[in-house]
Amino acid sequence: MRIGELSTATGIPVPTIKYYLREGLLAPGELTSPNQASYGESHIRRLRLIRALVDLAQVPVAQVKEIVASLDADDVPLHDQIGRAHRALTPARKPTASPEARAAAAVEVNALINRRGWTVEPEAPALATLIETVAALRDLGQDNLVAFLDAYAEAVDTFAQLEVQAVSAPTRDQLAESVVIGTILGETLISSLRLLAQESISADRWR
Amino acid sequence: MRIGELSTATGIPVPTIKYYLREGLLAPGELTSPNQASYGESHIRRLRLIRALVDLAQVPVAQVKEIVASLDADDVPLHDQIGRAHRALTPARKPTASPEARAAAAVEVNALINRRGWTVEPEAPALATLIETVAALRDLGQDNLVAFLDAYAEAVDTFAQLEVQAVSAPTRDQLAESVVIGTILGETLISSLRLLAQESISADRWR
DNA sequence: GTTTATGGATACTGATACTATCCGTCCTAT
DNA sequence: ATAGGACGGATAGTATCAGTATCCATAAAC
Repeated sequence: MRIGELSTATGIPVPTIKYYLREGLLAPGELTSPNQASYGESHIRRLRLIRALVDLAQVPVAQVKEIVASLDADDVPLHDQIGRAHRALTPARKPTASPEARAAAAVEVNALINRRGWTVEPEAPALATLIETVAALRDLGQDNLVAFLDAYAEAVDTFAQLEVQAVSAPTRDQLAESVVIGTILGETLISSLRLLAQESISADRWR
Repeated sequence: MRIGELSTATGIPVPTIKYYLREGLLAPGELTSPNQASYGESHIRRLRLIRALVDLAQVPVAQVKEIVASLDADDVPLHDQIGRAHRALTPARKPTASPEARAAAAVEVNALINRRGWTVEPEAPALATLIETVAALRDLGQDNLVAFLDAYAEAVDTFAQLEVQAVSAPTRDQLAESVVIGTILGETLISSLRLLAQESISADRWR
């Protein structure tokens, strides 16, 4: 398959595919001659994944690159592979909250993790985001929401359990891909479902 | 309070505050003379909100503008106000999935909404995103995740119920603000909690 | 054997989120 | 009263991101 066919097969313009190749999101095709390459089924799959991440989940291209790199690095334990994808997924955020609120939030979040019995390494980027968010909520005067942290954690555990159940791929490669897709598109799924549920409740309650 | 004090009070550079003023994210100060203005406590609050949305929740400035506009438009029913904020929150996404997958997903999603008994207007942007996501998951061969849609919806209902309980503001203005903050920062909260839960389960399972 | 497509490189574009500069005015300390 | 800085408002410049466009020499298709 040449690049033009790859383009019509996926609906992605040729210059964009070239761009993804340049950026290292997509592996180069197999060279059949010094300036001619051929692409396979795997390239179509990969492009579909890239588009879902970029267009649907709005993941920046640089992070998509990290994510696909983590998928291709299957010579490490699966947990490490997933951890790497997770790290690529959590963007660096500028600190927002006041230092005092952040310090208090850190204590609070760590207590929550202990209550839950979660195994979390202290450098997990999601941990920093969580602390920052709790601190920001306090700064914004939304303590009532923070009071439900435990309930949130409980519900979130439900998701994570579900997702582990949902993952049942025959090969290691497909397993890793499933986990990554589930993590990312799962979030889009949850967020749109939540918006829908909120609208419904809001309609019932305030209209 | 002059703009310099507003800047030191919030930690936001003066040029950035001027930029937010230009973009209409922040109401102009009260003019004390033709070229001198004074800002109040409400401006500090608003700037804190803007920074939480922009830096923490990574909402684009144009959407933050819509959101704060919806907060200030308190002359309509609360449900409409929330709906407007919701619309500002759901970015337009390029269609990703194949038309067939999308049509099938639409049927599936509508059935889910009926089973749940949700009140959802057909033009809700979150509905389009949900359909697109389900379709993309099918296209990516992740049917096993889609099979858990009902369980997801169930868990998400839990969130939405919690959030409605959590909202208990004395005034209508603060209520609307609470709902918006809860909707947006709640998502950051859920997403980082979910990542943490996943890492924990992944550590227990695959390490 | 001419037109079209391709791989690879480089340049350009439009959008976003600020920063920087300028100007005339105003307040403030001396 | 005046010098010096801050202010508001406007305009221009910058960095990053995600592509697009163009060019070239070669290869493929008709």
